[in-house]
This record gives sequence, structure tokens and C-alpha cells, in this order.
Amino acid sequence: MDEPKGIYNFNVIEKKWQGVWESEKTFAAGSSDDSRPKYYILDMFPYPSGAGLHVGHPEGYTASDILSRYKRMKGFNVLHPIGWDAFGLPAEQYAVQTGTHPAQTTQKNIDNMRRQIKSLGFSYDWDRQVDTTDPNYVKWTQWIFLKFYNSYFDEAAQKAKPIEELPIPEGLSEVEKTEYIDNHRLAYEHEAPVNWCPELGTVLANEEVVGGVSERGGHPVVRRPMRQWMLRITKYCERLLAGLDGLDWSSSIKKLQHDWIGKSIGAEVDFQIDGFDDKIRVFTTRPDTLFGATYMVLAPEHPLVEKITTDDNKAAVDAYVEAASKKSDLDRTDLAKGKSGQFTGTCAVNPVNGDKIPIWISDYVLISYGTGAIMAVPAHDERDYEFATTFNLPIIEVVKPDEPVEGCFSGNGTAVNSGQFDGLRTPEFKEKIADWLSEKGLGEKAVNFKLRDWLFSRQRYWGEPFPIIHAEDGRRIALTEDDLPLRLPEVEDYKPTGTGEPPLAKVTEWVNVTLPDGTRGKRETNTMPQWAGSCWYYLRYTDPTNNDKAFDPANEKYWLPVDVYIGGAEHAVLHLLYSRFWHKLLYDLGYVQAPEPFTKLINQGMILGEDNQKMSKSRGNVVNPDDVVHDFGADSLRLYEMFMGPLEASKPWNMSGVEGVYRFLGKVWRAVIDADTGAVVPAIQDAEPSEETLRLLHQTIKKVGGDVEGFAFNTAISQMMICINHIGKLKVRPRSVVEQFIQIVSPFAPHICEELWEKLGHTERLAYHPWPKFDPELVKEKEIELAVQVLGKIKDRIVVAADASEEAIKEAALASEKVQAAIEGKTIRKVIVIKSRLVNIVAN
RNA sequence: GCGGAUGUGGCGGAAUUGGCAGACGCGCUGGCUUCAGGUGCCAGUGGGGGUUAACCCCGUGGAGGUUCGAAUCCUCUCAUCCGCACCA
Repeated sequence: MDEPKGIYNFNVIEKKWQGVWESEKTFAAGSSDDSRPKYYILDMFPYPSGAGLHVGHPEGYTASDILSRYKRMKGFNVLHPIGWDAFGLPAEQYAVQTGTHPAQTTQKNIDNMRRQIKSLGFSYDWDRQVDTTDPNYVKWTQWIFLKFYNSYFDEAAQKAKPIEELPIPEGLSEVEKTEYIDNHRLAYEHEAPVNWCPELGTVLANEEVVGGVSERGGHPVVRRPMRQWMLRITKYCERLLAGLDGLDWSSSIKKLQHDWIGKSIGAEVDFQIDGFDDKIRVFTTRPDTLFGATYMVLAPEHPLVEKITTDDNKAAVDAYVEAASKKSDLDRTDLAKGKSGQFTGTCAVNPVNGDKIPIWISDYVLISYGTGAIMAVPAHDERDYEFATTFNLPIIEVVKPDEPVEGCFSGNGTAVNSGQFDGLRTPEFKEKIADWLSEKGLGEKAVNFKLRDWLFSRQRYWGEPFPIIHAEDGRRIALTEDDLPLRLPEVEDYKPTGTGEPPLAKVTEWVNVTLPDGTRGKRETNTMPQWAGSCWYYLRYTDPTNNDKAFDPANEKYWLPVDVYIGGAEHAVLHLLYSRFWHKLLYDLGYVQAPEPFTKLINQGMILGEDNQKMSKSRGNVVNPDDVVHDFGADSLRLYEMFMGPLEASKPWNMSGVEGVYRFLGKVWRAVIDADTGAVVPAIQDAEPSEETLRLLHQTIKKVGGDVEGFAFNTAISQMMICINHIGKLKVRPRSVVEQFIQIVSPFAPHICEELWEKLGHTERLAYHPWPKFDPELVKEKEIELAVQVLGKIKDRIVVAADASEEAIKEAALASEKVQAAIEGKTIRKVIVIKSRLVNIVAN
């Protein structure tokens, strides 16, 4: 049976307009000399997975698209790009299994996801796509790596500078000089115990290990020493911390980054080892508790352990060190309920009182934090307290709490048993003792951070190769810009070697090179982690096809910083911290002018399955956007994703809800188009709207505009629904009202609106039509209903003029019969009039 | 254990930030249109009581408090979710 001509046929309409936008390049961003103000709206680009899009992706993308379309209508030159974070483990794992080149898999997945994203009508500038695996992109990722490699951090200036400017101490030999320089590069090689995952055949960053197992796949992780590339992110701790202040990010995300960087202020103190020339330096945030230090603990990996251990204790200590080195992260965290340790047989001297205190080793002290050694104050530190009670070590109270406390007290109080410092409050004591220590040459104020240097290499094939050659004679040669990109070689198989050697090591014809001077060398066979490409993609979007530069400074200056960045909260720490770090390096070297890359950050919440559980294949509750588009259309999907609830909240999917917004679109359609003929309905006329209609329209313009700016899309849609419910009922629908209504719906449901706009006789695109203006006078209600309360309970409602005086309202309220009845026999104490809200009469 | 977020009808959620709780949508009930409806339209829909009318009482996880007035502020408490997890 033929469908009526004028039915809302979303399938046809959506394909039509997607085609028009594509061929007309409707959403190409203007150039950097555009006279309009710029606005850069960025989505976190997706990993092109084989599973394709799930309904979580379009949530953030729809929000950013609505904002982009709105801003264009508001007269902004909008940059709204998309791309592909295309390096990643799944494609490589698939390659290991099937032998398919990861590039092939990746390309296939990109094509599919691009099709899906295009079917949702997002207004991306498709000519600016970036693909992190594209050699033209990899080239510049490698180029930035070389910037790290060829820079050092000037502590005094607190910024990175080219390595050539590094002041080199006098009197160093050539070898020492090289070593000195290498020790200051922001990218450096480091032999260290790392998180080795045998299952994945690779090393993981600390952040990629969750609860002792790999974040991806949940495989066990063990500690193992290996040569790795590191980036000196710790040099930027202060600036990464300080930079957070000015950012318009949610306080919870800022706090997460703040805590991750983990700054603590305290002092470093030297303890003389009894019977040795060596000193043990400790870091403490509580130098005021020095008098209560009754023992010391070294990390098992501490370099002095072997030296100071007495013969009597050697066997036990060696065994403990051996056991600790084998412990996986899981063992060190989960099994850390009880404290273990070994006495070295040696004592140290407490510098403040000369007491001899035993030196122990224990794995509750971490070699990677502070100095790898602590002074233990069991009276005022939970961990030390637990250790001391386990091993029967003395506990001396040196801080008197204001209120008596059971067991260990770690708060502020008054100093006791602390010699000349007795009676001081904790904060003053901290100040005084730090000065005292530095006067005596025993220590100094110090700051420590939790953040560690970034483990930047992976033993994988599918990543950016490092542009580094290790020469036979031990020199390390960095490629020059002209040598880039260094491409990945073709390989026979993608299996990890199992030894920790990356797959690239097997490709001898690629690995072995002859240098211009005739010496032979080997290429670096590690590759970069997936984060590398995503650290700077927002910069490449400003100049995506530039072959001479990563991006033109003029473009960066115009577009950066990103005005709004939308994405999932799962990247709260890693991606956002790493990006900020890279950005700051480029800032220091003069390549970018904005100190921070992302001004405003919005984190969309998770979309759960209909069963209120996280969507997953195994639960069978995954909703595929393709199906929703097929059944209800892209406009309905977009609208529903936004109508579900606040953008930042997680909320469950509900297919009936999609039908609800679909019905709304049907109403919009039928308000304009005759379902039988497909013509504009005769009710639409060039007529003056009634006062009521005009008021509702202007209220809607105001509400929707304000809500879009405030990312409250759900309430914007609800206002549109109220508005169309009214318009649909009108016998005569003034053309101007209908047209303005369509304009404000268009960022949300662009296909249907473009179609209706055209049907109404317009030939230009709605996409750049100016956003309608509201008149504040027209928004105001003429008459308003007020609740009248007596003692807070509603007794009646009165209608008054919107501009009625307080006196008049009071009079009207008291005139109500119901109010009179309620206050009969009582004395009116007070009448509270809240204009345009209510009246409360206090009487008793 | 520490930190953060959230808690409102049968469901998703509103509430101008201290001022009429439940907007809007889903679902449900009844009616109209229709040969028919997974269509459209109209009406109703927090709970309890009530001569099913007027009206009354209760109600925003729980218990207190501040206030003329609290979903909103304060104290305590419970539940769920998410981070971090020996960082000296």
C-alpha cells in the first residue's frame, strides 16, 4: 500500500539532508582570518572499534553538535572536528590471531564508524578528520617526541628549553658530558622495575594497572626490571597543578587531577647511620614529630640496605628483599593488610635528640616515593603504629591531642616530649623545626609529588615507532625532522616475542641501519603508547593537512584554546593530564600561545541498558544506534539522548522514551505539513500571533537558548514540547511563530527542520540562519497566580497583575474568603509577600 | 579504610537556587476518531481519607535542627554508584 505523500518519512529526509550538507560542505569551519568570533567545540575522538558505535558515543556528540549548530546560528565561526584515535590493542590482538594487518582492520573499523556517525547528521567539518595512524600524523607525533628528547627543564625558569641551552658543568669528559645531557632530557631511557604483563606481552603504565591486574583484560601484572622510555612529566607537577585553577572544569575532575599529582609539603631530614659515614635522608610531612621517631624504615630496594645490614641479619634481609622484588602489585596492595619487615641490625641517630633508633626494611615504604626511606613515628602515623605494634617497637607521644584519642593520633595538637619545642601548636612547630633543621644543616623544607614520570614505551607493533637509533658504539642518535615519519615495517607475524622484546625486534632489515658515518646501529623497537596520538590531536585539527608543520602557528593562535571539550569522565586523569603536559611543553618551546588547551570541560554520563546495568555484550543489553536510526530516525535518537536527563548523569535507556520524542517530531511535522498531500497546511498563515502565543514563543526562545548555553538540553526539549502542544492546537498558526519555532528546534533535530524550512519556501540553509531573538517584555506574564499561605499552608490562590504592588497583593490576599476563614480569631503577626511567588500570612 | 557523587510518583526526570513539589516525557485508566490499529486527539493519573463533591491529612532515603517558609541550608544516619588505595 502506498504511504500518504506527506507523512514524516525520516529515512528519506535524513539521507537527503546529509547528502546536501556533505556536497555543499555546509559545516566547513571558516579560516583563521574570518571576521566572526571563533568557537572551538571538541569531542573526544573515538577509538574505531570493531563493535562500532554504541549509544554512549552519540550522547556527547549530540550535545556538542547542538552547541555547534547553535553557535553558528549565533554568528560564530565554529570549528567542530572529528577524527580517529586509531592505534590500539584490539587491532593488534586481532592481527596476532588472524595475521590481518592492523592498518587494514583499523581502516575497516573507521569506515564503519564514519558511516554510523554520518548517519546521525553531526555537523563535523569532515575535511579536517585526523587519523593518529596516518603517516602524515605519525610524523608530527614523532616530531613532538623529538621536542621532548631535545629539551631540558630549566628549574629556575620553571620551563622547558632546547637541550643546546643546557648549561654543562666544567671539566666533564666527553662521555660524562653526554651522560649529563641525557640525564636532563625530558624524554629519557630508564632501567626500572616496570609492570610487566605476560599475558599481553607488554609493559603497562601505573595507571593501566588496576588492583594488580591489567586495566584491559584483567590479566596479572608482575614487576620486572626493563629498559624503558620515560617522559619527565614530574617536572611539570607545579604547573599542572597551578593550571587547574583557571579551568572551567567540574570540581570533581579537578580534584581527581589534583590528588593524582598529589603535592605534599614537608621537610627532608638526614639521619646519621651509627657506625657508618652514610646518612639516610627521609622525607616527612610531619617534621614536628621528629622527637617521636623511634625507628626508621628503608624500602627493600633502597641502595643502602645491603651496605648497612649486619652479618647476623644478612640472610633474613636478603630473603625479604628477594621476596619483595617478586611481589606483584596485587600482592603489595591486597596482601598489605598486615605489616612485614626485617631489622637490618644497624641503628641511626635521631638528629634532634641523639637517640639511637633501629633501621628496618619493609615493603610498606616505597622506593619510588620521596627518598625511599622514612622516619617512623608510631604515635602519630597509622602505618607506623601498625608496624610498631606488630614488632614491639617503642611508641613515644609527641603531639598532645586537644581531645583524648584512642591509639594513634595523626591530627594537629600541642607538642610534648619535644625538648625546647614543647607547647608549640603543630602548624607553628612545623615552621620552626624546618628553619631549625636548615640552620643546623640537618635538613630542609621539601615538596614531594605522588605523580611519577610517565612510562612512555610499549612492547607492541601497532604504535608510533620512536625516531631513535642506538649506535653500535653506544651513542644514541635521534632522527631529524627530515627523516620523519619513521614508518612501521611490514612484519610476518604480530606475536609478542614473549621475552619482552617487542615484535619489531624480529624485523632485522628494519632494525639494522648503517649511519652516514659508516657505523652500524639498531633502531629503537619499542613503540609509543596509545596516549601519544591523543595528546595533541586537537592542535592538528586546526591545520590537518599541513605537510611542513604540525600546525601553523596562525591557526593555533586563532582557534586555541578549545572552548568546550566534551567526553567521558573515564579520561579525567590520564588523557587530560597527558594532553596538558604535552601542551605545556609546546607552550614553553613557543609553538602554542595558550597555556592550557581546554577551557571548559563537560563529562557526559554513562548510558545504561534498559535493565539499569552497564551495557555489555554478555548482559545482552546493548542498544545499537543503527537500529534506533532505522526505526525512528537520527533526529529521534538525538532528541532522546538529550531528553533522557542531565548530560552529566548516568541514566538507563528506554525504547518507549524514543517513541515519545518521535511523537513530538510527528507533532512538529503535522503542525506544518498535511499528511495526505505533503503540502503546507492551510492553518499556517501570515497572521499576527495572539499575545499568549507570542509570549510562549518568546519564553521558548529564551529558555532553549539559555539551556543550550548551560548544557541543560533535557529541559530545553521539554519547553519545545510545551510550545508545539500549543501551536498544534491553533486553528491559525502564524507563519512567523512556526518559522521561529523550527529555527530553535533545528540544532536538536536538524534534518526534519531543514526539510520543513524548505517546505515553507526557503531556499537558503537553516544552518546559518540567525538564532531568533526574544523580547524580554514579551516574555513576561501579564497576570500571575499567587499561592496564599497561612502559616505556610496553602489556603487559596489569587490572580494579580504581574506588576501589582506589594500592598495590592497583600490586600488581595487578605480579601480572600478562605484566608479570612483560616485566620479567624487569630492575630496577624506578619504578612510576607514574595513577588510573583506567594504570600504567607503569619497569624496565631 | 579515605575521597567524591547521587537518593523526588509505577519509570526517566523538573523545580527560577530558601518560596505553589512532581514541569515535560514514558507507562497506566477512561473516552472520541477509525473497517482496523504498536495511529491521532481529549480527559485523568503522588499516597491516604472523604457522602468520590467541597475539602482534610501525609509526602522529596531516614532522624533531628535553623526558618514565616526546606527537595534545596546545618548535624547525624542509611543505601547505591564511581574514583583512590601503605604516597610518609
